[in-house]
Amino acid sequence: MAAVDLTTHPGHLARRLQQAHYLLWNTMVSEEITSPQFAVLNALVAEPGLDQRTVGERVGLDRSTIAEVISRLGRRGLLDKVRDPQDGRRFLLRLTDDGLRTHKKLTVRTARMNQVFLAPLSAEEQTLFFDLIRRVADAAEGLRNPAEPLVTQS
Amino acid sequence: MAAVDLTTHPGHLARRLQQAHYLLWNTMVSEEITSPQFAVLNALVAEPGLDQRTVGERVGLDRSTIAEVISRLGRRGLLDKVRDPQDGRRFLLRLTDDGLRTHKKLTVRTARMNQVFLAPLSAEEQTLFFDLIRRVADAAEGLRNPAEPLVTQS
DNA sequence: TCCAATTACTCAGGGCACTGAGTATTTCAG
DNA sequence: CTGAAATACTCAGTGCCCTGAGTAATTGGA
Repeated sequence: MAAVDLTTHPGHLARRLQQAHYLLWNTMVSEEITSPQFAVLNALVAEPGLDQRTVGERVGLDRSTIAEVISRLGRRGLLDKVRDPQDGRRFLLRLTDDGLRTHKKLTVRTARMNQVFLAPLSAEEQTLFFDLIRRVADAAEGLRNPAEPLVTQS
Repeated sequence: MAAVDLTTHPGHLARRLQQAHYLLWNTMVSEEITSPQFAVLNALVAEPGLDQRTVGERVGLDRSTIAEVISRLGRRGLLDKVRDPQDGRRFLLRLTDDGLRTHKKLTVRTARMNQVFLAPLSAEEQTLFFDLIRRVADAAEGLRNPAEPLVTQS
């Protein structure tokens, strides 16, 4: 009987939080466009003409996942993908008019959903919520990329 | 230029938090057993002989996902699955000796990982972290299951 | 100049997560 | 006692997420 209490395990809580979010997104925002897909649209609204890898970096998706997400958005006609004439390895990404319209529509709904999602917390608690999660996530990410040792001594 | 700041979107943060956790789990706990798989082992340590659906309920996994996870654990020989003689629809689940040993080993490593993961936060902040996430997740879950209206008036 | 490293992307493979539809078993109302 | 509803599980389909290995293009140093 050495069972552990999962409610004190951050990983378990993170998973449950994401599931809860997934559920709410599906009912309040869109059944077609997912949250990661919206993140990609958003990145391309901010910086049109980015390449695939950089978009992935902006929204936190690895090379394989971003390829899949972009392929889906392309199939739906929300973005265009053209070879960079300057660098034949890259694809430059740009939203279509439909993509822009979709982003605009979902931006409104997403804001509403975030309000509902965070409703159990007061304004100060919401700030804290963001801050705590961001600090934990950033720190763990930093463990992977050991902040490049600028100059190797000697 | 109506791009949005994703760092104030709880869904985006939740995803990043989970990715960070996934990374740390892989390096500090196990490359074989995943966090959801550990959750299932843990549930069966606490309550041996549970059926599949109930285990899913305990750890927060839907019927399809829990079936896959259990099938993997079965293939690895960490649990046994037998028809309930009392109810031919159910499978009763029980850890093997190997399953118990694995759970014990991972429990230690998981505790270490949680410490590292939460190291950026003070003790009070950690408590707050759990509390805030749990409240948000619980509330969103409650929206799905509308808390069964005990007695339908008239 | 040329070839070895780097870089952008693809592909295969494993795992998590959900929905909708289908099968078998049990339960329960008439 | 029987047939409709509920329940446990399976299966197919979609999408996210990661790693390791492979291909094509570019870059940079000898």
